[in-house]
Amino acid sequence: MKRKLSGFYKKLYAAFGPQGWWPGDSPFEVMVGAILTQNTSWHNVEKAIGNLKESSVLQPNKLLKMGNARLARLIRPAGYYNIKTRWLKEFLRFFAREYNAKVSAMSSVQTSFLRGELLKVHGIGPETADSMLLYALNKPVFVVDAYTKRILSRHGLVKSDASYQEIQDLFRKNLKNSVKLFNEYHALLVKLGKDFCLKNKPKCQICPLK
DNA sequence: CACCAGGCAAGTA
DNA sequence: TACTTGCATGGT
Repeated sequence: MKRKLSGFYKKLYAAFGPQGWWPGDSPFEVMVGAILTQNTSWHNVEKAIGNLKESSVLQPNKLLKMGNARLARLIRPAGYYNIKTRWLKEFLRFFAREYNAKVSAMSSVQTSFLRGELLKVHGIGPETADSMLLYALNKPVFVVDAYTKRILSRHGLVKSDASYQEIQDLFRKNLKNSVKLFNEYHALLVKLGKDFCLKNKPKCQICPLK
């Protein structure tokens, strides 16, 4: 399994090169983006974040003080704008209450504990929490998403009903726990998923992993 | 027109 | 526990 997983990575990297995730000017922006991108194309999230920047409100205090109606209007392009407004505020309240809205304070907390705290926040599930940990705070945590499950399942590395934890453990146990590696690997799986491993096309003859 | 996107929570049985 | 549904815009 170790050879298999590192072999996949080498093939993906050779096929697609570095992906440059996560685009964003600051860790805070990455965390906001992690919530906005839930089941939503990144393209649409960029529009929403662009609106926040254009209005100069992409800061914890400003977003917290803003009325829900205005925030919802600004993030509208990201879809689910009403529920994401509430979830964003849930996270912002947590961030302000526990860490004084400081990334440095949040980042100094032990990773597994912080992950548990994030999962208690309404609107933050495993993928969003892990995306924040890896891409905003540079913690060596593997992000599992729908593409990861589909690709690993189709290549016979996990059962089709494997849980999030099961898949995450597979990467943790069989790869060097490296932020750089986890960062690039997840992004490459998404790239492969978009280009070759689509939902409706179970068979792929030109998959770079073959 | 149908389908999907860098998920999550709540409801039902 | 295991399934289903609501949330919503915008690109292909």
